[in-house]
Amino acid sequence: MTKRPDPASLLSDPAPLIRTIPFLDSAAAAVPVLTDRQRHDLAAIATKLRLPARMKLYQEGAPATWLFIVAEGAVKSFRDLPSGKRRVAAFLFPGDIFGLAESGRYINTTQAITRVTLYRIPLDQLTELLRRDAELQFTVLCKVTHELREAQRRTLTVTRRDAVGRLAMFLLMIKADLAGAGAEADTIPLPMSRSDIAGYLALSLEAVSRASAELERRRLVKFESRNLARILDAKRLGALAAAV
Amino acid sequence: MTKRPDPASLLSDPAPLIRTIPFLDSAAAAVPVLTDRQRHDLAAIATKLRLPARMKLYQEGAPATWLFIVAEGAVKSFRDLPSGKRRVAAFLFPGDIFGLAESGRYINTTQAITRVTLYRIPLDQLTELLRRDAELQFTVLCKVTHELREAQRRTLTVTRRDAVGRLAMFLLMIKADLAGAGAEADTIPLPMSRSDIAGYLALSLEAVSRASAELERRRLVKFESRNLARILDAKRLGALAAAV
DNA sequence: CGCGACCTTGAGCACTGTCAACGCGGGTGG
DNA sequence: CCACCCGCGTTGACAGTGCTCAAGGTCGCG
Repeated sequence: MTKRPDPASLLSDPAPLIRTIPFLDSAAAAVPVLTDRQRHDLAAIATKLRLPARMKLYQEGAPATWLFIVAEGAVKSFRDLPSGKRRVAAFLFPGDIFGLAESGRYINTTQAITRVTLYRIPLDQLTELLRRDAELQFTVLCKVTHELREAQRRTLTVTRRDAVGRLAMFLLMIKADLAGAGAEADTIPLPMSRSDIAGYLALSLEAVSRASAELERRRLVKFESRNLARILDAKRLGALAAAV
Repeated sequence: MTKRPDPASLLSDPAPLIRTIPFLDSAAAAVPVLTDRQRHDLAAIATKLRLPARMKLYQEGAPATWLFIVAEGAVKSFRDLPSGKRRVAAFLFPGDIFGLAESGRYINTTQAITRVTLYRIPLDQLTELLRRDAELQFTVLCKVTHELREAQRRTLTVTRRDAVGRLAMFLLMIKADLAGAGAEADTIPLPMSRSDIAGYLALSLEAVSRASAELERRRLVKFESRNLARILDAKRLGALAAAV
């Protein structure tokens, strides 16, 4: 089930280990890229895992000992609220990092949506590595900063009042996340269930369903199946998403 | 208006330059603290600013050249949406960093709420410094990771359906943010306007007003003045906030 | 083929948004 | 010292939107 990955494979296309995104990102700043040496160092402490769909990776509140990086597949990160509702914090795709913790414990529960391949890195060893290699750490800093921007964008999505608009933004977000990951340009894979989407958008299951129907009625999107959407009118869909 | 701060003052209580928070935060990881050397390096490139209330610090979309750190006062970070609504991304208090950018441009507009004292650091010099000093960078990484956690918590606040609950969470959040910053234990300073709060909570101005009235009616909170709230029943207020 | 999980559709209700009018309070100028 | 004014906040009525509860439909897998 687990084995050491060889260094070279750690950052090979089409699933780079860390998608490099400029940090605070003055135009002048060069985009950080992992060197061979860094890939080697990471590979030395990482374990490659292949796990089946629906497997829980860790539970909210469990001691946080590892950081994970998605290589293939999709993962969801969520929390169950006292009210019984489930809030999905994020959907994670190849290149995404997860394992956010506080006071030594994981904040969310994470679960594989599809069959997944992951890199699992012990936090203590990673910490030590980052303290030694400022360049590598800078790459991670860029990554986390990017997550922060995403989180702000998500807040924007979720604070919209209309379900259709939220769903439109969600579809375009997933499309952007999966760009180049083996999907056609106007096609959006939706590995997660409607109820997961509802949890992410803070809508009821029914509202997501109705919003999907509405998008089809307006001929903006066609839902080919439960797990695949096709964009029919990218321009108007984009306009709807932008009309916050 | 601007002058070089002396190194020692950069990280003196009660307004530490960077509030140190454990990163991915395995219980074992030591809490990063700035060394004298690091304070000195930062002070060498930082400029101390004192600015009046209501001053805009930068506009959304402007080229991002500086990072800011709040030393005294309160700042708001917001965006105006096409619909005319204004979404407040964050309120920033002493110890908070701001200046989040993407593709070399600031994402939000920021404006002083009260009179403020800030440290302004050129991004290119900071970047260079971080690349040299892994320990310092680690502190920043912890800080950004903390912001990420906060962003997730905020999403939780904003996705609640009831205005009273959102306001309760907001009050406790501000209280936590300002803990130890010269406020009594059961007292919450609210330097921002109702309309700013509305923008943060994604509620209408009126809803915030009604929710405040409701909190008073239930005798959970007393609004001493427009800018000061007093907690009357911390236990029940906490229960309300937790009942997401 | 049949079961079960997931999804869709419908009716009534609760909540906030919107529009509009009123109240308060600090600052200004006569 | 007082009257005025304007920004900010409060309160009320009504409409819009999603949530809840309930029933029926569809797809995939054993």
